[in-house]
Amino acid sequence: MEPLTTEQKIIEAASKLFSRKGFAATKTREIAEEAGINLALLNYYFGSKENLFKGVVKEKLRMLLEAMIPILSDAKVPLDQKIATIARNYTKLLLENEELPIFILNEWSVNKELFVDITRNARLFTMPVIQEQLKEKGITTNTADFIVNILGLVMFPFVAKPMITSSGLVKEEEFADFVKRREGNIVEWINKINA
Amino acid sequence: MEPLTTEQKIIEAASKLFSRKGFAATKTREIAEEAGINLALLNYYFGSKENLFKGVVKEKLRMLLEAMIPILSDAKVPLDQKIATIARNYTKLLLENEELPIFILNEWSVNKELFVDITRNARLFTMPVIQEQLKEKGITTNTADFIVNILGLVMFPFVAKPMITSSGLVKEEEFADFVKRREGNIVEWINKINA
DNA sequence: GTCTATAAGGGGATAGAC
DNA sequence: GTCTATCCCCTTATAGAC
Repeated sequence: MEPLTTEQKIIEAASKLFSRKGFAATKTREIAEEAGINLALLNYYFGSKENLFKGVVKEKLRMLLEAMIPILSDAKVPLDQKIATIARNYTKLLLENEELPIFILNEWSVNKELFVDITRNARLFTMPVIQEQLKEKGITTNTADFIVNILGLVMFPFVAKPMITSSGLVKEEEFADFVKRREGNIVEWINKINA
Repeated sequence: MEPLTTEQKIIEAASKLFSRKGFAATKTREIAEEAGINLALLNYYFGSKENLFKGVVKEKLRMLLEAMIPILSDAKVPLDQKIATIARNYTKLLLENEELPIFILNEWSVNKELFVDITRNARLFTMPVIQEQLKEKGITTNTADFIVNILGLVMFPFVAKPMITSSGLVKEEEFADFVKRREGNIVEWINKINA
């Protein structure tokens, strides 16, 4: 258990605050305070607020995509197992990082230029693999719907959490159980949709 | 076709900019310029940036909820028709206001206090009605899942649009057709899930 | 590498003339 | 109701001592 370096302390503080409040609402002074370091050090290590933000976004986006891309694009993994694994990965990841999807999707929506940079040269989804696997099983659902349905069923509860809880649909303290129960149902739901 | 009043011009400009960029990233000077009015008038009419923002959020939230609450809570409307109507309402509304759900859900996540105010005294969903209707039809899916599934299947494509299009999953110019095709499938999908 | 001090400008808000 | 001019705080960023 090494103590964190100054650079790591800044990254962690920035990651936490940017995720919660977005770029514009987060002040460099807050990041410095949260990290327990001096404001000048932030610029010493990262040059600018924007540069630090890009680093955070890149890392968060990586987390979000790694729970999905390698699995979807592996032709050796059968469809059922893909669905189950993605549901499991995301439920775990998002329970530990509840703001992750709304943060990334919102920043992507607000600041598209930033993501052009980051996702350039990176084909995010490997559609051909899924397309082939759907065809093999005689499923007529198109590929985009197949993927969007899985992601929607798994991620949407986290994206809409404030609405879901404050409406009384699911109580805040039952939310974790709610999404874990859903995780167990996703494969079945998706298979029924595709039947 | 009356010309817009100054107040309306400010509201429209604010609505557009807040929706696209969020509260913190939107400058009052930009709003004034977009509205073609003087900065001082913004404060003359609305008192403060925050107050103007609250007005915009209230209106956007109303749009989002009105496409759902009255239909869900009407015991005379059968389940199938509820699903179809909500799918139709949202697909139309969100095609005309693509940033609406990500804007509201993000601001709700970032600024919960604001929404406590707005949603106080407003039970958003009337779960008992749905619960009863599900029971009548012998469906065992729980109420929260039923509602979250519908909203996820309908709204998620809009929330995740930047990711979906920039990944090549759906081309930008085909996005409208993509969600319209989904609209036609939602009732069937939800019924299969609940079977 | 880390600090203090401060520059430089952006931002919301208002006073007061018209 | 609408404008110009301005206040004043807050923010990012940097210079320079240690």
